Amino acid sequence: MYSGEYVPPTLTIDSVVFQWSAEQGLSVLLIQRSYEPFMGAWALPGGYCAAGETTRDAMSRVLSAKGGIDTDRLGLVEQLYTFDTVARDPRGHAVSVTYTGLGRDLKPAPGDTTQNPTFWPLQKLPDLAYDHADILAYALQRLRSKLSYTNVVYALMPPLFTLSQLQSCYEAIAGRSLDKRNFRKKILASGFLKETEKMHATGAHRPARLYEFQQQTLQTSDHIYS
Amino acid sequence: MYSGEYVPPTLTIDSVVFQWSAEQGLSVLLIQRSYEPFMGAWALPGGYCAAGETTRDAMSRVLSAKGGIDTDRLGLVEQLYTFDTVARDPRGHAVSVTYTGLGRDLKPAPGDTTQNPTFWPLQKLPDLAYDHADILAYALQRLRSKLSYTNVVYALMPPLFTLSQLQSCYEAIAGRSLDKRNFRKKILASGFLKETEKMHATGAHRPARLYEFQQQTLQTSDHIYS
DNA sequence: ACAAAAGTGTTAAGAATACACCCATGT
DNA sequence: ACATGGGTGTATTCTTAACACTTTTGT
Repeated sequence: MYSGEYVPPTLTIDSVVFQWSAEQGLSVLLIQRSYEPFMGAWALPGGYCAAGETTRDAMSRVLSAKGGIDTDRLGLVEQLYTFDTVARDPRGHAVSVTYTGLGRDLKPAPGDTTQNPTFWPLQKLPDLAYDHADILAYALQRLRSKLSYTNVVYALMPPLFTLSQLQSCYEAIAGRSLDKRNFRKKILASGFLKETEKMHATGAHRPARLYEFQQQTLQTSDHIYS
Repeated sequence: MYSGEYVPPTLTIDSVVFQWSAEQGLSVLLIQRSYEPFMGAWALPGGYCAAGETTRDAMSRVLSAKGGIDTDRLGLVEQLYTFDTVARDPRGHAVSVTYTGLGRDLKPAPGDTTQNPTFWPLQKLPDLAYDHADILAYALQRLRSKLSYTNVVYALMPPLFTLSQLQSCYEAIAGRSLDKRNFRKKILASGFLKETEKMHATGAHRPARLYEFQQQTLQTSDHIYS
């Protein structure tokens, strides 16, 4: 019935890339828009998805071009949700497929259109363009819930880490503090971790044992923390 | 950079509409395709989403036109996932936004293109066109997991029901049997239900008390069954 | 009286929570 | 020796799981 005169809506992608570090806690990649609409405002890196390109491929391309991040560096990329957003283009409504990406030690190269790609700590975010604050809130909520029954954090942690570092990553995402002894019991019982022989000596105190993840892919388990 | 020559991909929607009844258990709405590709094969009701129409609106329109179901009759409609599917149209790849719908006592009107909309019990499904078997499996998995921490079943149950009926709905979706006494304890403790004064007398045995849901909207809780 | 589904409690095992001190190191 | 973060165990409470008989009705 549509054949012939069918006109599809504009299709876009937006990406929510999180990173965690001991210094900054959880942060998210934003770019500063260099043209209208919302010129000058901060936004999630996003762009058009054209015919012949999967949304996943478009996400990689856009993230690299505008966000200065190579998706191969991300430990996990997952589709988040599809928003029938406010028009990105004044001519009509746009449909945006959103993705979440998780990584570590990411250093955004300057975007090809000089849009200042920068990781912003979640604590001190600027106002965001479009409905991007909603998208970000939704991404964070999903990340939180996955935290409690999967090994998602593998994508945020360095290859070797101490249990204290891991706990503070959990705390940053969960948004509350966890009991040290109970956390260790459960995380070790989950089977996600492998103890190594290496130790991490830093500062004037007992060195900490280093652990690694058994798998660098998403695994499900029973609840890890309460 | 795309302005001017930007050509968006084809955008489609597909819907997975579930219904539950004591006789059939859980069933899903399928239509029989009356033209190529996959002519004669069974498929989820789906169709194009055109510029200016939200995917949610397209879902309603298509479900009504091809599936013979009025979305107002559904107790819950939720976006499921967006698939970069196999081309629906030989000319290029298509992006399909999928929705899950839940209802009860649904009687599909004949589709406007005589596509036999029919509810099929999940036990005896035909082969499905495209990647629709994957979409259905994913929808079922999501429904299952929501079962355990939300009141989703409100959308599948009649306004008044016995605890035994509710339990068999849970069992149909969970795919296993549950202990009667433990089920009753937990479901009553969840606070989702309201006891009524009415009784349901049927057959040569003790009549059962009728219950109703407190809310006809999605609510979250702790785990309901184990 | 019997067949058929409704309804009802208790016990044991396991999971979650709360909580405080010693250990190894650098300065 | 002291300051700092690393590391460890137990008791209590709550949750889950397993399990069988009595009640009410229609025929």
